[in-house]
Amino acid sequence: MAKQTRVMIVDDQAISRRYFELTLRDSKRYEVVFSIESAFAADVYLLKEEVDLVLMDVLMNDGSNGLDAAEAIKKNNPITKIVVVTSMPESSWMQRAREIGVESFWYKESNQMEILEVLDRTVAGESVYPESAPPAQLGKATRDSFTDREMEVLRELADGKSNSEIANLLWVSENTVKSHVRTLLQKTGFTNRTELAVHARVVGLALHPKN
Amino acid sequence: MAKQTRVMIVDDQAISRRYFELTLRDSKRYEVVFSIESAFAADVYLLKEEVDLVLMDVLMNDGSNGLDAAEAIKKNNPITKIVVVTSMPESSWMQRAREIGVESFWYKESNQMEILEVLDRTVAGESVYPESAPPAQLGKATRDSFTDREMEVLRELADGKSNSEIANLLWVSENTVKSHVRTLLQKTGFTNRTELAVHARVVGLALHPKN
DNA sequence: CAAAAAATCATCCTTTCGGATGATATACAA
DNA sequence: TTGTATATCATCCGAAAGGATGATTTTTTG
Repeated sequence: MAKQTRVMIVDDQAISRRYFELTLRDSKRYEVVFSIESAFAADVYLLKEEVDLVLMDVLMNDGSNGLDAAEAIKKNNPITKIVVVTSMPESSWMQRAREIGVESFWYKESNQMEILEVLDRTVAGESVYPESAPPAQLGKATRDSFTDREMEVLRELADGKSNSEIANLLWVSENTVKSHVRTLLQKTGFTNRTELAVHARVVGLALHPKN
Repeated sequence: MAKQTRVMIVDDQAISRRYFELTLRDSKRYEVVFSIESAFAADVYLLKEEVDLVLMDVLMNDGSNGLDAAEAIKKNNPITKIVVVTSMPESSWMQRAREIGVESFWYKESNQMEILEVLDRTVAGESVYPESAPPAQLGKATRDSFTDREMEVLRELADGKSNSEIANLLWVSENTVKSHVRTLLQKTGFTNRTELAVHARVVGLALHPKN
């Protein structure tokens, strides 16, 4: 028999963990070496045992976040493949997963066959994302429409900061911030910063990359 | 044997539904008459069969919402008891559940014994909520700190509306709106409306009652 | 390298927001 | 009945935000 793929499962819901464990075990192709309920120390486990693939939920109710954990893992173990699953597929999460280098992103509710197919294809070197990943949209604009600096300004603005506060944070003049804010308003089509802030949060464009 | 309690389960996750079904069946005290994956038509099912208790998840990924469904159910079937469960206990949801008249609110991750205890106590006429339901807080203030009118203004403000827009919507002068906004800022301790809007959304105080 | 895009800053001007203060009318409770 | 809270509106003022326009300097990219 071919070598089994060694898997770590990270999910705060015991039911889901059991479901995944059974699904993988049944297939004979996978061996579950860890099954943990928080993403906080996820990357530490990887030091103890060799893990080929991590199956990870996005939202843990202890506040830990599968995408943050994935980022940490990718930093030290770029070879380890990661499959992120979620019950609430938000385009912004997929986007962030892509940026981090997460191999695959799929729906948690999928049946056993579908889950296994995603894992198999990932092990085979594919990257599996839902085709119809709608781009996170903000008013008339897409995330891609914004420059890095504009995103930085947007994130602070979406915390309710004033122009002068943002200027201090980013070490630029208030005029520069106003300039960026104006561009953001133009690109999105909104008419005031509050609208911008609220919508940025709704579509998940307000998340600070470091968190 | 005493009459079994007839239960309807509403949860979009097949895994959870199976888990609940097994848990209830094992106890012998409950009979699952419906087990459905969306809250959209939940109240319709109640017409077909007699249901004593509804066990309902809050967030469905088809966009339906357990609390909205609970409200609809309570309107036509006030005798039917409702237990809402969620993986992400947000104080604002508990608050809304209380307002709607949902009997009990508990964590979805609970083990079988705990779930059954909540159901048993609910059937016995108790109302079970997590003791430590922290009140939705906005800055320095609690929801109770706001008057009805202030909440109306807050909800519009949290959509990104300007003072004049809110004035038109609520049929008052802009001066009046400014007055309310000033009070809101004072009560919360925030310094600008964007902060207010963002935090109102985070703690779920921005939800329009009709939805 | 040359062109294009991004980031920086400025000035001028108008609108909106937010703070201070006070007035009036109404409803509710002690 | 007499406060107390709420809702309404006003005026005055300074601060912040937003629109228009243009300039300079990096950075990126073909």
